[in-house]
Amino acid sequence: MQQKIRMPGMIGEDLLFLTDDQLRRGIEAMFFAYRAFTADPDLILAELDYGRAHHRAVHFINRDPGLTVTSLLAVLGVTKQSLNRVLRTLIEDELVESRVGRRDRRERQLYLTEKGAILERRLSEAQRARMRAAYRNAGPQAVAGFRQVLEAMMDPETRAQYQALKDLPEDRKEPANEQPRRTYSDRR
Amino acid sequence: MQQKIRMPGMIGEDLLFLTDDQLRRGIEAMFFAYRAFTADPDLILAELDYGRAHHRAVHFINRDPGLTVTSLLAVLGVTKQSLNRVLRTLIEDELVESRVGRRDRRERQLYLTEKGAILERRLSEAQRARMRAAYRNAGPQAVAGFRQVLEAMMDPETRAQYQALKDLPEDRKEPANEQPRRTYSDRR
DNA sequence: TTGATAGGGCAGCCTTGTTGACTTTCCAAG
DNA sequence: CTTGGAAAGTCAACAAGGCTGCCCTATCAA
Repeated sequence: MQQKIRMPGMIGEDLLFLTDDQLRRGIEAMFFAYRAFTADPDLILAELDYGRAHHRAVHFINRDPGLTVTSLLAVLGVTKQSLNRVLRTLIEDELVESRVGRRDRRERQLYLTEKGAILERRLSEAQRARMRAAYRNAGPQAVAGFRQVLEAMMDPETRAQYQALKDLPEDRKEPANEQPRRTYSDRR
Repeated sequence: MQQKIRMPGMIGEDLLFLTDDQLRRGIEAMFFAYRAFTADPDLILAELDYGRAHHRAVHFINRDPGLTVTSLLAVLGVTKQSLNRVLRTLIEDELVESRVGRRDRRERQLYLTEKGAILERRLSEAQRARMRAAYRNAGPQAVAGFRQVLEAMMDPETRAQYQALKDLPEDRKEPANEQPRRTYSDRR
């Protein structure tokens, strides 16, 4: 069950980083850091009467424009109703546009409007600024370790999602598993 | 404002880890990892009709038995009213005991009961198991980097708190800033 | 034509956060 | 011994954002 262990010079001598106390420190670090991590966007969101849920939606729509409601649901891990409430306000406020799917007209493809993109940049720049400072402070090696531990902490399915999303941004490709493009001889 | 930068062989050549894309990856890693991080305790809590707020309270009371409501408030970063609601149910359910402060009888010092300690162990063991697996998987060097980045991400005051809490557990010392113990000739 | 799927709407519930106003307890200083 | 103020707690009201359950429409695929 445990994945292959590949630790340089560690034949049982140096397992001190696995003590309960070290783990507790890591747990508390996660708690405090996550609070800081969300603090800056939260300030901006509050003044606009949005919440974290809006931020998350906007983030992932920006990262993968044209994704469907169902995909977004899967990424966020919430219920349709929960997401819908958020999405409705974003669409009403003209931050997000919902277009009928090309491939399947039942689907809705989500895009940021220019207004939405502006908010997204404002939010993500605030968040990135903190992350950038932390990265710079800790250095590239630490950053690699940081990412490694976070990935190892994810559920396998989430990790797969996370890794798959890695290289999307360039040209918004069709999902790999797409049907061979039927000649949709649709009426209407 | 930026702390002294000490990065080995980096004279502007290798700043690629600071690109917006790398930062975005880090941001998403935080989001997904935090969700996993809370998932295991959440399952246990749900079956007992508690929430994350209860977990956090129990965690910090366990880590620093006898701390006052005000200190706990400061650590958790929520309002008195919010914490109170949670604390009340924990006390009613006899997981937490609230004793009148020795130093200042207005204060309430918080302790886990045996029942509370059992729940705490159950929750934290679930959380530690995941953390342990991630740590083991990533190795000690990565863990060091992980902690470094998380610390760098915290607000300075939070970081100070976090670091101060480091070595408490052993002998539950009086707060360093305590008054020189007046002979409290109290009636009653 | 029909069953399954994508999306959305509505109702209602819960937890956990918030403010604001108020009381009680009780220490410490005048 | 009185009193100001800190610590703790209470009540009321509200909001965000989770959840479930149920129902409806549009659309696709067989």
